[in-house]
Amino acid sequence: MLDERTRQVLLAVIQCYIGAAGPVGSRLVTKKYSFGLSPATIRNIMSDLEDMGYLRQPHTSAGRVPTDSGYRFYVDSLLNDRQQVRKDHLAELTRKLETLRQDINSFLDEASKMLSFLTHYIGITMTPGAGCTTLNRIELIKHRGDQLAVIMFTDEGLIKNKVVSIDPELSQKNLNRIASYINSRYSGLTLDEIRKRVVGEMTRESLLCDGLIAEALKICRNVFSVSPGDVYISGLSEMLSLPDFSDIERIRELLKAIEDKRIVVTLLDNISDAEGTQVFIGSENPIDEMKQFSIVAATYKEGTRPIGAIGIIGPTRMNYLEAISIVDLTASYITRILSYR
Amino acid sequence: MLDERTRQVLLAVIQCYIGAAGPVGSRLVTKKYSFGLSPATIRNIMSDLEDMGYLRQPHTSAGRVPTDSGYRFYVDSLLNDRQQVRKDHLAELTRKLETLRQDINSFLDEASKMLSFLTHYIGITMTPGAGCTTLNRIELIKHRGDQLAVIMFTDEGLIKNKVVSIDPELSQKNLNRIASYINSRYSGLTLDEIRKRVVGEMTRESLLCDGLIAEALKICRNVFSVSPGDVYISGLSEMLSLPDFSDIERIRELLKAIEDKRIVVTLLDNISDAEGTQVFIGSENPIDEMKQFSIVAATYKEGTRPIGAIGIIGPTRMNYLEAISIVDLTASYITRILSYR
DNA sequence: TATTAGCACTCGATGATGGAGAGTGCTAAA
DNA sequence: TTTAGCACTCTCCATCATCGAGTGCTAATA
Repeated sequence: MLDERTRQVLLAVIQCYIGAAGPVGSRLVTKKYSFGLSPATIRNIMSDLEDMGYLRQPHTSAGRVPTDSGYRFYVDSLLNDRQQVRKDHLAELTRKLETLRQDINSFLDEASKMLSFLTHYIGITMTPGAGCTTLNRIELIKHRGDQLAVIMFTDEGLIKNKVVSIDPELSQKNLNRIASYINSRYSGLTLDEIRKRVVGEMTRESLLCDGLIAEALKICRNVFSVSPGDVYISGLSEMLSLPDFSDIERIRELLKAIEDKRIVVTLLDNISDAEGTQVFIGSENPIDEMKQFSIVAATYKEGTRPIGAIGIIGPTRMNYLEAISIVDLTASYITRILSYR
Repeated sequence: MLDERTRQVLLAVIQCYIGAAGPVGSRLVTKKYSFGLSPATIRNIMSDLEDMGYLRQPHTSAGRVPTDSGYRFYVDSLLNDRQQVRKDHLAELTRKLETLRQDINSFLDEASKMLSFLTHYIGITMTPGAGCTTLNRIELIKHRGDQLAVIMFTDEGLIKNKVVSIDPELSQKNLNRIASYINSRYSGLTLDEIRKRVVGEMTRESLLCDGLIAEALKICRNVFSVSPGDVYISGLSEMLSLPDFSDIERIRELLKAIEDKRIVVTLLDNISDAEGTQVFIGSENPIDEMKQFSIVAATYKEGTRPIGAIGIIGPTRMNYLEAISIVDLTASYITRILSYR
């Protein structure tokens, strides 16, 4: 549908814009790329591209700026040439990541810092959500008074703890019974599934009036309540150095959204099902507050099952090629790390 | 040293400025406060105050603006009238906080959000640092393969876990022995003390060549390594709505400092020893990147011993009266909550 | 027919100009 | 000692002209 030459011009304009942050004019294109065409011809082509909705003019007689669909076209052609993506940065990235062999939380924390460091955008990483985390087993340890420490081991190697209040009369022996009851019943299920089951069983089992089972369910209800999973965000200050954020209002909007980690979680949960790297450009973005930004995100996997997500948030004028490579590599690196353990 | 009338004028100017964010002129002062003096007289007094370094003029024939010493004077006189502080907000604050009865981490998370919500500045809370956290006991649970989960219970009611790699041959029985060895030896000490001891004993005990003790020390070295404590920061977007931050550069500086949680930790560690609420105004600030801002911070206690710190970061043009009240109340509320458990 | 050179036109950015207004400092009178 | 009066200073804002980058259109060209 798009003439090859026209296509090349579009890509050139977008690349110029990504590089220079200002509207790009016909002359600049002829200078930086040798199409063997005069500015006038380029102008005509650019005018066509504007009609097609890939470019727009901030005002008459400024250069052109890509629209969201323009970026989309650009990104799609990048994704078609997968070999372009991936090959740079490989060395630097793995060198950095190799040094990090810690528990998954600090690892993801570091990973988000690295994402932002390499891209200069905001780096986000997330631990596996309740939908992807399968319970291996729990241990119950009495803390003091009415406080019970619940230690949760998951198949993904996460360890979480939670404190719940219980009847202080419960002995450690009974707690052990409760633990093995819970383990036998729920081990192997995702935390989400467990939560749903518990809710269901609460009503039924309470009729049985078995004290311990009732107690067990009460504990479960607390422990497996909806919990968002940890999110690591870095690079806010990096972002601010970009010329794209001269006015404060946009940043404020974004910060407001990011500070509410639940928003970030839903954002990344959205993509957790999908394979591979996904790109949301400006208005394509599922979250209203981020319709001025672009997101590049990917999932990391346990074996072949996607369990968590990472990504970056940047301006729509983003270096997509680099961003996609870096996110992609980081995600597969995390996958690899997880498989070692 | 300062004439009472002069003092009153200074306080009036500062209050005006805090309210209106613009340089305040002599006429405005006579209008808002009834000193029974004409603008001309006020002008003379303000000129004196400028000579004394409490006020300054952004340029000839603008109004006056408080200097850091001016704010300092203001804050000191606030702190002398303690009854002024504290009495407002009490109702709202406790109502909000009463609803929060969770583990200390989520509690502190919420507390930081509330600090920023109430003050419109950046709210910061911190879990007790390694110097203030005393070990109650640890439990060692084999996870899988060479991974050991170390669950740490502290006297303050914190529960932390950490994963360390161990010799996969170690049986749970031996792990239990190691745990009780560690508990008997280190329980009641702060994590910092333990870390230091372990380092010392590493060299000596290794000569003894008791396999289990060596193993125990190895685990301890990992578990009690310097770890910063968790920091909760909120209200970045709140801050951006203030008129004080029209230029982006200051914010970027601040964000950069805040993103490095270690900086925040050292900041709050500084004040952890001191009693009561502390105020750092602009250049008084220990951290370079924050010399444009003011900090109001207080410690919360376990019994009478300060164990952690909370605070807010705002512009030097801060509503100190309100800020001090809120920080003060929140800190003592946290202290109270801790004593319940 | 497609491309190009030439040209008039548009519009933002930049900088100079000139009140208006707020606030000061100084002087002289109360 | 305080105050009224006044000249002065400096920022802010709107206006205006200029400059330049870039366009769209038309006519010439390959």
